[in-house]
Amino acid sequence: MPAKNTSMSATPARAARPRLTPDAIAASALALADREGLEAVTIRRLAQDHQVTPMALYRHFRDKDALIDGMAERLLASICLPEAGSGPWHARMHRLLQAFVDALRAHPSIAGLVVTRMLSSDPGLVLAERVLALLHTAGFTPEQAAEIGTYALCSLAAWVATERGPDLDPEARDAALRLRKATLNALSPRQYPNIIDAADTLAHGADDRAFYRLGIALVVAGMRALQPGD
Amino acid sequence: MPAKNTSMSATPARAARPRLTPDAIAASALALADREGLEAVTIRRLAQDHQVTPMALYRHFRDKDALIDGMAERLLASICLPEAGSGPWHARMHRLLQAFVDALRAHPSIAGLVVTRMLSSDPGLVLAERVLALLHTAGFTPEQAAEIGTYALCSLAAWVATERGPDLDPEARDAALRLRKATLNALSPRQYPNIIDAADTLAHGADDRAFYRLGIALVVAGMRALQPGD
DNA sequence: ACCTGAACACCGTTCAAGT
DNA sequence: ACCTGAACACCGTTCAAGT
Repeated sequence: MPAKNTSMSATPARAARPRLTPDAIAASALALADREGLEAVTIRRLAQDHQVTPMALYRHFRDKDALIDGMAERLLASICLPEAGSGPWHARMHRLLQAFVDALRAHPSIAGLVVTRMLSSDPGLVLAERVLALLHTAGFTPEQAAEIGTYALCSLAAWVATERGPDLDPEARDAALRLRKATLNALSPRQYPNIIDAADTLAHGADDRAFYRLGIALVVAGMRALQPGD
Repeated sequence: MPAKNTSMSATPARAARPRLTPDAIAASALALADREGLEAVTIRRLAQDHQVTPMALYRHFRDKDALIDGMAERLLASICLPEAGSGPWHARMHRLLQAFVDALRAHPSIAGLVVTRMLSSDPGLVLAERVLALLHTAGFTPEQAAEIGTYALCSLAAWVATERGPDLDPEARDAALRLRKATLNALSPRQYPNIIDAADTLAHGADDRAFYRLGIALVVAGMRALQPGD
Protein backbone atom coordinates (compact mmCIF):
# COMPACT_ATOMS: atom_id res chain seq x y z
CA MET A 1 0.00 0.00 0.00
CA PRO A 2 2.23 2.80 -1.21
CA ALA A 3 -0.32 5.61 -0.86
CA LYS A 4 -0.60 6.24 2.83
CA ASN A 5 -2.02 9.74 2.51
CA THR A 6 -4.91 11.07 0.49
CA SER A 7 -3.20 14.43 -0.05
CA MET A 8 -1.12 14.87 -3.16
CA SER A 9 2.29 15.40 -1.55
CA ALA A 10 3.97 13.73 1.40
CA THR A 11 3.51 16.77 3.59
CA PRO A 12 0.81 16.18 6.18
CA ALA A 13 -2.62 17.38 5.17
CA ARG A 14 -2.63 21.14 5.31
CA ALA A 15 -5.89 22.75 4.46
CA ALA A 16 -7.81 19.76 5.73
CA ARG A 17 -6.66 20.00 9.33
CA PRO A 18 -4.24 22.89 9.73
CA ARG A 19 -3.17 22.02 13.27
CA LEU A 20 -5.21 22.05 16.43
CA THR A 21 -4.10 24.72 18.85
CA PRO A 22 -5.88 26.69 21.59
CA ASP A 23 -5.47 29.86 19.60
CA ALA A 24 -6.89 28.37 16.42
CA ILE A 25 -9.87 26.99 18.34
CA ALA A 26 -10.58 30.29 20.07
CA ALA A 27 -10.24 32.10 16.75
CA SER A 28 -12.74 29.87 15.00
CA ALA A 29 -15.06 30.10 18.00
CA LEU A 30 -14.94 33.85 17.69
CA ALA A 31 -15.62 33.74 13.98
CA LEU A 32 -18.51 31.36 14.57
CA ALA A 33 -20.00 33.69 17.19
CA ASP A 34 -19.71 36.56 14.73
CA ARG A 35 -21.51 34.59 12.05
CA GLU A 36 -24.23 32.85 14.06
CA GLY A 37 -24.21 34.28 17.56
CA LEU A 38 -22.71 33.14 20.83
CA GLU A 39 -25.28 30.39 21.38
CA ALA A 40 -24.03 28.66 18.24
CA VAL A 41 -20.61 28.23 19.81
CA THR A 42 -20.62 24.65 20.91
CA ILE A 43 -17.88 22.18 21.69
CA ARG A 44 -19.37 19.72 19.25
CA ARG A 45 -19.86 22.28 16.50
CA LEU A 46 -16.33 23.57 16.91
CA ALA A 47 -14.94 20.04 16.78
CA GLN A 48 -16.88 19.43 13.59
CA ASP A 49 -15.47 22.59 12.02
CA HIS A 50 -11.98 21.34 12.84
CA GLN A 51 -12.80 17.84 11.57
CA VAL A 52 -12.05 16.34 14.89
CA THR A 53 -13.85 14.55 17.69
CA PRO A 54 -15.43 16.75 20.41
CA MET A 55 -13.12 15.31 23.02
CA ALA A 56 -10.08 16.49 21.11
CA LEU A 57 -10.82 20.05 22.20
CA TYR A 58 -10.47 19.06 25.84
CA ARG A 59 -6.74 18.66 25.34
CA HIS A 60 -6.60 22.40 24.77
CA PHE A 61 -9.31 23.74 27.09
CA ARG A 62 -10.21 22.44 30.54
CA ASP A 63 -13.91 22.95 29.81
CA LYS A 64 -16.27 25.19 27.92
CA ASP A 65 -15.87 28.01 30.41
CA ALA A 66 -12.17 28.08 29.66
CA LEU A 67 -12.98 28.28 25.97
CA ILE A 68 -15.26 31.25 26.58
CA ASP A 69 -12.51 32.87 28.63
CA GLY A 70 -10.19 32.28 25.69
CA MET A 71 -12.58 34.03 23.34
CA ALA A 72 -12.77 37.04 25.65
CA GLU A 73 -9.01 37.12 25.92
CA ARG A 74 -8.62 37.02 22.15
CA LEU A 75 -11.06 39.86 21.83
CA LEU A 76 -9.13 41.95 24.33
CA ALA A 77 -5.90 41.06 22.59
CA SER A 78 -7.25 42.48 19.35
CA ILE A 79 -7.34 45.97 20.80
CA CYS A 80 -4.93 48.20 18.93
CA LEU A 81 -3.61 50.22 21.87
CA PRO A 82 -2.61 53.76 20.90
CA GLU A 83 0.85 55.11 21.65
CA ALA A 84 1.03 56.74 25.05
CA GLY A 85 1.19 60.06 23.22
CA SER A 86 1.00 63.48 24.73
CA GLY A 87 -1.68 65.95 25.60
CA PRO A 88 -3.91 66.13 28.67
CA TRP A 89 -4.83 62.91 30.44
CA HIS A 90 -8.43 63.08 29.33
CA ALA A 91 -7.50 63.29 25.68
CA ARG A 92 -5.32 60.22 26.07
CA MET A 93 -8.13 58.50 27.95
CA HIS A 94 -10.51 59.26 25.13
CA ARG A 95 -8.18 57.70 22.57
CA LEU A 96 -7.67 54.65 24.77
CA LEU A 97 -11.38 54.07 25.24
CA GLN A 98 -11.98 54.68 21.56
CA ALA A 99 -9.52 51.91 20.70
CA PHE A 100 -11.27 49.64 23.18
CA VAL A 101 -14.68 50.30 21.69
CA ASP A 102 -13.39 49.92 18.14
CA ALA A 103 -12.07 46.45 18.89
CA LEU A 104 -15.27 45.33 20.62
CA ARG A 105 -17.46 46.65 17.86
CA ALA A 106 -15.91 44.19 15.45
CA HIS A 107 -17.47 41.39 17.51
CA PRO A 108 -20.67 42.70 19.09
CA SER A 109 -22.13 39.31 19.96
CA ILE A 110 -19.29 38.52 22.35
CA ALA A 111 -18.54 42.03 23.58
CA GLY A 112 -20.57 41.31 26.71
CA LEU A 113 -18.14 38.57 27.68
CA VAL A 114 -15.45 41.00 28.72
CA VAL A 115 -17.66 42.72 31.30
CA THR A 116 -16.85 40.07 33.90
CA ARG A 117 -13.45 39.08 32.49
CA MET A 118 -11.56 42.33 32.26
CA LEU A 119 -8.98 41.39 34.89
CA SER A 120 -8.55 37.69 34.19
CA SER A 121 -6.33 37.85 31.15
CA ASP A 122 -3.09 39.55 30.21
CA PRO A 123 -4.42 41.89 27.51
CA GLY A 124 -7.23 42.94 29.81
CA LEU A 125 -4.77 43.73 32.58
CA VAL A 126 -2.59 45.74 30.22
CA LEU A 127 -5.57 47.84 29.19
CA ALA A 128 -6.75 48.29 32.79
CA GLU A 129 -3.27 49.30 33.85
CA ARG A 130 -3.19 52.01 31.22
CA VAL A 131 -6.58 53.32 32.29
CA LEU A 132 -5.57 53.32 35.95
CA ALA A 133 -2.30 55.06 35.15
CA LEU A 134 -4.14 57.88 33.40
CA LEU A 135 -6.56 58.23 36.29
CA HIS A 136 -3.59 58.29 38.64
CA THR A 137 -2.00 61.19 36.81
CA ALA A 138 -5.41 62.89 36.95
CA GLY A 139 -5.14 62.86 40.72
CA PHE A 140 -7.53 60.09 41.68
CA THR A 141 -6.68 57.78 44.56
CA PRO A 142 -6.02 54.14 43.65
CA GLU A 143 -9.43 53.18 45.04
CA GLN A 144 -11.26 55.83 43.07
CA ALA A 145 -9.28 54.97 39.97
CA ALA A 146 -10.16 51.31 40.36
CA GLU A 147 -13.87 51.94 40.59
CA ILE A 148 -14.03 54.59 37.90
CA GLY A 149 -11.72 52.75 35.54
CA THR A 150 -13.41 49.39 35.72
CA TYR A 151 -16.78 51.06 35.53
CA ALA A 152 -15.78 52.88 32.35
CA LEU A 153 -14.55 49.71 30.68
CA CYS A 154 -17.45 47.53 31.78
CA SER A 155 -20.02 50.08 30.78
CA LEU A 156 -18.62 50.60 27.31
CA ALA A 157 -18.42 46.86 26.75
CA ALA A 158 -22.04 46.49 27.79
CA TRP A 159 -22.97 49.34 25.49
CA VAL A 160 -21.41 47.59 22.51
CA ALA A 161 -23.09 44.32 23.51
CA THR A 162 -26.37 46.13 23.00
CA GLU A 163 -25.86 45.99 19.25
CA ARG A 164 -27.74 43.36 17.35
CA GLY A 165 -25.82 40.17 16.76
CA PRO A 166 -25.48 38.26 13.48
CA ASP A 167 -28.95 38.19 11.87
CA LEU A 168 -27.39 36.68 8.75
CA ASP A 169 -28.96 38.57 5.88
CA PRO A 170 -29.29 42.35 6.01
CA GLU A 171 -32.88 42.07 4.95
CA ALA A 172 -33.94 40.43 8.21
CA ARG A 173 -31.85 43.03 10.00
CA ASP A 174 -33.79 45.83 8.40
CA ALA A 175 -37.07 44.14 9.11
CA ALA A 176 -36.20 43.78 12.79
CA LEU A 177 -35.19 47.41 12.93
CA ARG A 178 -38.45 48.54 11.38
CA LEU A 179 -40.40 46.34 13.75
CA ARG A 180 -38.69 47.84 16.77
CA LYS A 181 -39.36 51.36 15.54
CA ALA A 182 -43.00 50.56 14.83
CA THR A 183 -43.45 48.96 18.25
CA LEU A 184 -42.08 52.02 20.01
CA ASN A 185 -44.13 54.38 17.86
CA ALA A 186 -47.25 52.42 18.67
CA LEU A 187 -46.94 53.23 22.36
CA SER A 188 -49.35 55.58 24.07
CA PRO A 189 -48.23 59.16 23.35
CA ARG A 190 -49.80 60.15 26.66
CA GLN A 191 -47.67 57.74 28.70
CA TYR A 192 -44.47 57.69 26.68
CA PRO A 193 -44.06 61.03 24.89
CA ASN A 194 -40.29 61.12 25.23
CA ILE A 195 -39.81 57.55 24.09
CA ILE A 196 -41.82 58.22 20.96
CA ASP A 197 -39.84 61.38 20.27
CA ALA A 198 -36.66 59.35 20.37
CA ALA A 199 -38.00 56.12 18.90
CA ASP A 200 -35.71 56.07 15.88
CA THR A 201 -32.59 56.49 17.98
CA LEU A 202 -33.78 54.04 20.62
CA ALA A 203 -34.40 51.39 17.97
CA HIS A 204 -30.66 51.35 17.41
CA GLY A 205 -30.59 51.79 13.66
CA ALA A 206 -27.33 53.65 13.33
CA ASP A 207 -24.24 51.66 13.99
CA ASP A 208 -21.72 54.11 12.73
CA ARG A 209 -18.98 55.03 15.10
CA ALA A 210 -20.43 58.48 15.72
CA PHE A 211 -23.02 56.65 17.74
CA TYR A 212 -20.39 55.59 20.24
CA ARG A 213 -18.80 58.98 20.53
CA LEU A 214 -21.47 60.04 22.98
CA GLY A 215 -20.94 57.08 25.30
CA ILE A 216 -17.22 57.66 25.45
CA ALA A 217 -17.71 61.40 25.77
CA LEU A 218 -20.09 60.87 28.66
CA VAL A 219 -17.64 58.69 30.56
CA VAL A 220 -14.69 60.98 30.02
CA ALA A 221 -16.72 64.05 30.91
CA GLY A 222 -17.81 62.30 34.10
CA MET A 223 -14.21 61.54 34.98
CA ARG A 224 -13.21 65.17 34.45
CA ALA A 225 -16.11 66.37 36.56
CA LEU A 226 -15.12 64.08 39.43
CA GLN A 227 -11.42 64.88 39.12
CA PRO A 228 -10.04 65.99 42.48
CA GLY A 229 -9.06 69.64 42.49
CA ASP A 230 -5.44 69.89 41.39
CA MET B 1 -63.86 4.82 44.84
CA PRO B 2 -65.00 7.59 47.16
CA ALA B 3 -61.58 9.14 47.79
CA LYS B 4 -60.77 11.01 44.61
CA ASN B 5 -58.24 13.39 46.17
CA THR B 6 -55.30 12.77 48.47
CA SER B 7 -55.70 16.13 50.21
CA MET B 8 -57.78 16.28 53.34
CA SER B 9 -60.54 18.62 52.21
CA ALA B 10 -62.42 18.91 48.97
CA THR B 11 -60.63 22.11 48.03
CA PRO B 12 -58.03 21.52 45.36
CA ALA B 13 -54.55 20.87 46.68
CA ARG B 14 -53.15 24.16 47.89
CA ALA B 15 -49.63 24.01 49.21
CA ALA B 16 -48.82 21.12 46.95
CA ARG B 17 -49.45 22.95 43.70
CA PRO B 18 -50.50 26.53 44.42
CA ARG B 19 -51.56 27.34 40.88
CA LEU B 20 -49.43 27.58 37.77
CA THR B 21 -49.26 31.08 36.38
CA PRO B 22 -46.68 32.95 34.29
CA ASP B 23 -45.95 35.25 37.18
CA ALA B 24 -45.43 32.41 39.64
CA ILE B 25 -43.09 30.67 37.20
CA ALA B 26 -41.05 33.80 36.57
CA ALA B 27 -40.89 34.46 40.30
CA SER B 28 -39.56 31.01 41.10
CA ALA B 29 -37.13 31.25 38.18
CA LEU B 30 -35.82 34.47 39.64
CA ALA B 31 -35.48 32.94 43.11
CA LEU B 32 -33.70 29.96 41.62
CA ALA B 33 -31.26 32.21 39.77
CA ASP B 34 -30.57 34.05 43.00
CA ARG B 35 -29.86 30.80 44.82
CA GLU B 36 -27.90 28.88 42.21
CA GLY B 37 -27.14 31.20 39.34
CA LEU B 38 -28.72 31.81 35.98
CA GLU B 39 -27.39 28.61 34.43
CA ALA B 40 -29.43 26.62 36.96
CA VAL B 41 -32.63 28.06 35.54
CA THR B 42 -33.94 25.30 33.37
CA ILE B 43 -37.37 24.44 32.04
CA ARG B 44 -37.09 20.98 33.48
CA ARG B 45 -35.85 22.14 36.85
CA LEU B 46 -38.56 24.75 37.10
CA ALA B 47 -41.21 22.19 36.20
CA GLN B 48 -39.90 19.90 38.91
CA ASP B 49 -40.06 22.71 41.48
CA HIS B 50 -43.69 23.23 40.53
CA GLN B 51 -44.38 19.49 40.57
CA VAL B 52 -45.42 19.52 36.99
CA THR B 53 -44.27 18.13 33.68
CA PRO B 54 -41.78 20.28 31.70
CA MET B 55 -44.29 20.72 28.91
CA ALA B 56 -46.78 22.33 31.28
CA LEU B 57 -44.64 25.46 31.32
CA TYR B 58 -45.09 25.90 27.58
CA ARG B 59 -48.73 26.82 28.15
CA HIS B 60 -47.44 29.96 29.88
CA PHE B 61 -44.28 30.80 27.95
CA ARG B 62 -43.71 30.38 24.24
CA ASP B 63 -40.16 29.18 24.82
CA LYS B 64 -37.26 29.61 27.17
CA ASP B 65 -36.36 33.00 25.74
CA ALA B 66 -39.79 34.26 26.69
CA LEU B 67 -39.23 32.95 30.19
CA ILE B 68 -35.93 34.85 30.40
CA ASP B 69 -37.69 37.95 29.14
CA GLY B 70 -40.25 37.44 31.87
CA MET B 71 -37.52 37.29 34.49
CA ALA B 72 -36.05 40.55 33.24
CA GLU B 73 -39.46 42.14 33.24
CA ARG B 74 -40.10 41.05 36.81
CA LEU B 75 -36.77 42.46 37.84
CA LEU B 76 -37.57 45.80 36.25
CA ALA B 77 -41.02 45.74 37.83
CA SER B 78 -39.43 45.44 41.25
CA ILE B 79 -37.89 48.88 40.96
CA CYS B 80 -39.38 51.17 43.57
CA LEU B 81 -39.62 54.34 41.51
CA PRO B 82 -39.24 57.51 43.58
CA GLU B 83 -41.86 60.24 43.52
CA ALA B 84 -41.16 62.80 40.82
CA GLY B 85 -40.15 65.16 43.59
CA SER B 86 -38.57 68.52 43.23
CA GLY B 87 -35.08 69.92 42.99
CA PRO B 88 -32.76 70.18 40.00
CA TRP B 89 -33.05 67.56 37.26
CA HIS B 90 -29.72 65.99 38.12
CA ALA B 91 -30.74 65.39 41.72
CA ARG B 92 -33.92 63.68 40.53
CA MET B 93 -31.87 61.68 38.03
CA HIS B 94 -29.58 60.57 40.80
CA ARG B 95 -32.49 59.31 42.89
CA LEU B 96 -33.98 57.53 39.89
CA LEU B 97 -30.75 55.74 39.01
CA GLN B 98 -30.20 54.90 42.66
CA ALA B 99 -33.59 53.18 42.77
CA PHE B 100 -32.70 51.30 39.59
CA VAL B 101 -29.40 50.08 41.00
CA ASP B 102 -30.97 49.16 44.34
CA ALA B 103 -33.47 46.90 42.61
CA LEU B 104 -30.87 45.22 40.43
CA ARG B 105 -28.50 44.66 43.32
CA ALA B 106 -31.05 42.37 44.94
CA HIS B 107 -30.57 39.97 42.01
CA PRO B 108 -27.01 40.37 40.72
CA SER B 109 -26.92 37.13 38.75
CA ILE B 110 -29.67 38.29 36.42
CA ALA B 111 -28.93 42.02 36.39
CA GLY B 112 -27.13 41.57 33.07
CA LEU B 113 -30.37 40.43 31.44
CA VAL B 114 -31.84 43.91 31.39
CA VAL B 115 -28.96 45.34 29.34
CA THR B 116 -30.56 44.17 26.10
CA ARG B 117 -34.17 44.18 27.34
CA MET B 118 -34.66 47.67 28.69
CA LEU B 119 -37.23 48.66 26.07
CA SER B 120 -39.10 45.39 25.60
CA SER B 121 -41.29 45.44 28.67
CA ASP B 122 -43.65 47.87 30.29
CA PRO B 123 -41.73 48.57 33.49
CA GLY B 124 -38.58 49.11 31.47
CA LEU B 125 -40.36 51.59 29.24
CA VAL B 126 -41.73 53.44 32.26
CA LEU B 127 -38.25 53.79 33.69
CA ALA B 128 -36.77 54.85 30.36
CA GLU B 129 -39.50 57.41 29.87
CA ARG B 130 -38.72 58.98 33.23
CA VAL B 131 -35.02 59.13 32.41
CA LEU B 132 -35.71 60.66 29.00
CA ALA B 133 -38.11 63.19 30.51
CA LEU B 134 -35.44 64.37 32.94
CA LEU B 135 -32.89 64.65 30.15
CA HIS B 136 -35.46 66.59 28.12
CA THR B 137 -35.90 69.15 30.88
CA ALA B 138 -32.12 69.35 31.06
CA GLY B 139 -32.14 70.60 27.49
CA PHE B 140 -30.92 67.58 25.55
CA THR B 141 -32.41 66.80 22.15
CA PRO B 142 -34.48 63.60 21.92
CA GLU B 143 -31.62 61.91 20.09
CA GLN B 144 -29.03 62.87 22.68
CA ALA B 145 -31.39 61.93 25.47
CA ALA B 146 -31.97 58.53 23.90
CA GLU B 147 -28.29 57.72 23.65
CA ILE B 148 -27.30 59.12 27.01
CA GLY B 149 -30.28 57.69 28.82
CA THR B 150 -30.00 54.16 27.50
CA TYR B 151 -26.26 54.27 28.00
CA ALA B 152 -26.72 55.24 31.64
CA LEU B 153 -29.18 52.43 32.31
CA CYS B 154 -27.26 49.77 30.39
CA SER B 155 -23.97 50.69 31.97
CA LEU B 156 -25.30 50.60 35.52
CA ALA B 157 -26.96 47.25 34.90
CA ALA B 158 -23.70 45.85 33.56
CA TRP B 159 -21.89 47.23 36.57
CA VAL B 160 -24.21 45.41 38.96
CA ALA B 161 -23.85 42.23 36.89
CA THR B 162 -20.16 42.38 37.72
CA GLU B 163 -20.92 41.26 41.27
CA ARG B 164 -20.38 37.65 42.16
CA GLY B 165 -23.43 35.44 41.82
CA PRO B 166 -24.65 32.91 44.38
CA ASP B 167 -21.56 31.02 45.63
CA LEU B 168 -23.76 29.34 48.20
CA ASP B 169 -21.77 29.46 51.43
CA PRO B 170 -19.98 32.69 52.45
CA GLU B 171 -16.83 30.71 53.13
CA ALA B 172 -16.30 29.91 49.47
CA ARG B 173 -17.12 33.53 48.74
CA ASP B 174 -14.33 34.73 51.00
CA ALA B 175 -11.92 32.22 49.57
CA ALA B 176 -12.66 33.39 46.02
CA LEU B 177 -12.16 37.00 47.07
CA ARG B 178 -8.82 36.22 48.70
CA LEU B 179 -7.73 34.30 45.63
CA ARG B 180 -8.55 37.22 43.36
CA LYS B 181 -6.64 39.63 45.57
CA ALA B 182 -3.64 37.32 45.75
CA THR B 183 -3.62 36.83 41.99
CA LEU B 184 -3.60 40.56 41.36
CA ASN B 185 -0.95 41.15 44.00
CA ALA B 186 1.25 38.50 42.42
CA LEU B 187 1.50 40.47 39.18
CA SER B 188 4.73 42.12 38.15
CA PRO B 189 5.04 45.44 40.02
CA ARG B 190 7.06 46.72 37.09
CA GLN B 191 4.32 46.08 34.55
CA TYR B 192 1.22 46.63 36.66
CA PRO B 193 2.01 49.15 39.42
CA ASN B 194 -1.40 50.78 39.38
CA ILE B 195 -3.30 47.50 39.37
CA ILE B 196 -1.38 46.33 42.41
CA ASP B 197 -2.03 49.63 44.18
CA ALA B 198 -5.74 49.13 43.66
CA ALA B 199 -5.83 45.34 43.96
CA ASP B 200 -8.15 45.24 46.97
CA THR B 201 -10.72 47.46 45.31
CA LEU B 202 -10.41 45.71 41.96
CA ALA B 203 -11.04 42.33 43.60
CA HIS B 204 -14.53 43.57 44.37
CA GLY B 205 -14.68 42.80 48.06
CA ALA B 206 -17.01 45.55 49.17
CA ASP B 207 -20.56 45.20 48.08
CA ASP B 208 -22.05 47.90 50.24
CA ARG B 209 -24.06 50.50 48.42
CA ALA B 210 -21.32 53.11 48.85
CA PHE B 211 -19.53 51.14 46.19
CA TYR B 212 -22.19 52.03 43.66
CA ARG B 213 -22.34 55.69 44.55
CA LEU B 214 -19.32 56.35 42.38
CA GLY B 215 -20.78 54.70 39.30
CA ILE B 216 -23.98 56.69 39.56
CA ALA B 217 -22.08 59.85 40.40
CA LEU B 218 -19.90 59.37 37.33
CA VAL B 219 -22.86 59.01 35.02
CA VAL B 220 -24.74 61.97 36.43
CA ALA B 221 -21.63 64.14 36.42
CA GLY B 222 -21.10 63.20 32.80
CA MET B 223 -24.64 64.19 31.94
CA ARG B 224 -24.22 67.56 33.63
CA ALA B 225 -20.95 68.16 31.84
CA LEU B 226 -22.54 67.45 28.46
CA GLN B 227 -25.66 69.47 29.23
CA PRO B 228 -26.30 72.02 26.50
CA GLY B 229 -25.82 75.59 27.71
CA ASP B 230 -29.12 76.82 29.05
C1' DA C 1 -58.02 25.07 28.92
C1' DC C 2 -54.54 22.77 30.96
C1' DC C 3 -51.55 19.08 31.62
C1' DT C 4 -49.11 14.37 30.45
C1' DG C 5 -45.86 10.95 28.12
C1' DA C 6 -42.91 9.51 24.93
C1' DA C 7 -39.71 10.82 21.72
C1' DC C 8 -36.09 13.66 19.05
C1' DA C 9 -32.11 16.19 18.33
C1' DC C 10 -29.14 18.23 20.63
C1' DC C 11 -25.75 19.54 24.81
C1' DG C 12 -21.11 19.15 28.07
C1' DT C 13 -18.43 15.80 29.97
C1' DT C 14 -16.42 11.00 31.90
C1' DC C 15 -13.89 7.12 31.08
C1' DA C 16 -11.19 3.81 28.92
C1' DA C 17 -8.56 3.09 24.88
C1' DG C 18 -5.93 3.68 20.92
C1' DT C 19 -1.41 5.44 18.31
C1' DA D 1 1.23 13.89 23.42
C1' DC D 2 -2.77 13.83 21.02
C1' DC D 3 -6.88 11.96 19.46
C1' DT D 4 -11.01 8.45 19.26
C1' DG D 5 -15.48 5.98 20.62
C1' DA D 6 -18.93 4.86 23.41
C1' DA D 7 -21.57 6.20 27.07
C1' DC D 8 -23.98 9.23 30.73
C1' DA D 9 -26.74 12.72 32.45
C1' DC D 10 -28.55 16.34 31.09
C1' DC D 11 -30.90 20.10 27.77
C1' DG D 12 -35.11 22.55 24.83
C1' DT D 13 -38.73 21.29 22.14
C1' DT D 14 -42.26 18.48 18.90
C1' DC D 15 -46.16 15.83 18.66
C1' DA D 16 -50.06 13.32 19.82
C1' DA D 17 -53.02 12.43 23.59
C1' DG D 18 -55.50 12.69 27.65
C1' DT D 19 -59.18 15.13 30.93
